[in-house]
Amino acid sequence: MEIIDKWVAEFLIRCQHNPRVSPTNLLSALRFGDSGDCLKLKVSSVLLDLSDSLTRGSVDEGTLDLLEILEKLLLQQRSVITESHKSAYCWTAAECTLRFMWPLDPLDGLFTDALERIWTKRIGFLKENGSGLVSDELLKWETDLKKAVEDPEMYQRIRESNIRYTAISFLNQLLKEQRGLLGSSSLESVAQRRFRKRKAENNVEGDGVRGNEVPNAVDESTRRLASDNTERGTCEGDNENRNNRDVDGVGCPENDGIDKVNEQLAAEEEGTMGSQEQEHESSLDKGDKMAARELKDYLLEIQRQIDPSTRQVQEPNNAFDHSVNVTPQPSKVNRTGTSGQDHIETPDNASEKGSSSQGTWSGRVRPRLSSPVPLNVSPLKKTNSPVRRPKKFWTPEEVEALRAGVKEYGKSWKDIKNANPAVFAERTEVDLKDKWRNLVR
DNA sequence: CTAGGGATATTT
DNA sequence: AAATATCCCTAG
Repeated sequence: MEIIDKWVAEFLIRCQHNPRVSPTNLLSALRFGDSGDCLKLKVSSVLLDLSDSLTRGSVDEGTLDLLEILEKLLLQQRSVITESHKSAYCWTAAECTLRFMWPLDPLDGLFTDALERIWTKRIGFLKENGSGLVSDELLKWETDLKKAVEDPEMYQRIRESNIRYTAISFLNQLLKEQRGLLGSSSLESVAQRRFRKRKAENNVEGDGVRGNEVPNAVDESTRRLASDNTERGTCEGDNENRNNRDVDGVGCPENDGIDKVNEQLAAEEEGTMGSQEQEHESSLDKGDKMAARELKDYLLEIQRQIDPSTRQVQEPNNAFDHSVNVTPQPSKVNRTGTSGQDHIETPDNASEKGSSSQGTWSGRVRPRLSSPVPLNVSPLKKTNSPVRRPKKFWTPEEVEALRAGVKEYGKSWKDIKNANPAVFAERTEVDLKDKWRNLVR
């Protein structure tokens, strides 16, 4: 469940320009922990806050707060503090002071108060904690501004300079950089993996043991999406704006370039192990987008369910999707009693149980919430699918991280994975355990 | 969730 | 055929 929470949160956060969602509120409401995923989410939300305040045109002490929070998060992530981050902080701080320099005389207005508040207290605090945001540039500004109290010439010069422009430039640069570092959303990553998996399945395509009738809703929707894209378009009404904007990719719209690069890198990394995927590389891009869009549609659907104001007249699709819910159907899943393999848990199964044990409901159609669509999206969880996950050899980086992890946490594979979610993104806890078993043999 | 046994694919 | 690496299943 928590995973779904994270995904939805990430989706909402990355789906920008949605005025109903305030990222920080969303995150605090969900009360996420401090694992890597969550850190990434928090960073995304801070970035969104930052860009929101930029679009509102406000560069103020709230911006300083955000930059400080961002630094903390990045440190927790063990990322480095970039120059643009430092510069953005420095020039924002200067801008915050500058706005109190409207009187001709430095001692007239609130200038000295601002100096005290921003430079002595706030930045003094940063210094005490050895913050990476305290740059030479910042110190230079501090001496200049403090000098300006007594030096009218200096005061005038600063007073007439256009600090705001520089601050905004650096802030924008920072945003761009950090969004690039965030890379593709986990939604996109999963979409990519799903696509590859499907590709692999199609290649094997003997259809093998595909006996289970459980319709994978997501697959279903892909096919629909692929075939009658146009029809779907008709029911999007006033959602159209948002959807159009989003079609470019799940991530941040302005960042296509960097995201592309990251995808490329990810793909290359994949390629060193996957080898046979190389030949599909060209079609992969298109397929990825398709899969990503498919997942996004699904989440938009969820959002519509949650928020009635965005709900559309969607009957054709709904009828298709949920017909199962209203008319109790005879369960056509005949368990082949071979082994303990039948944890197929269909909704049908549930209704069967209901009707047999509760005679009191006779004749009445019990109202039901739409049954949860099996969201079989995490490729690392057990899949029920006859297809084995493709073998992927361990990279030296992964092995190193595993060694370090065992040293730090012992054999708590889960902790090790959580401590390094980026490296172990494609490994389950069991994989870690298995690998360790190999290593010590 | 972890440990351990086993399946599968590849290499020796 | 044996050894090895990875992935999967399941008991506790």
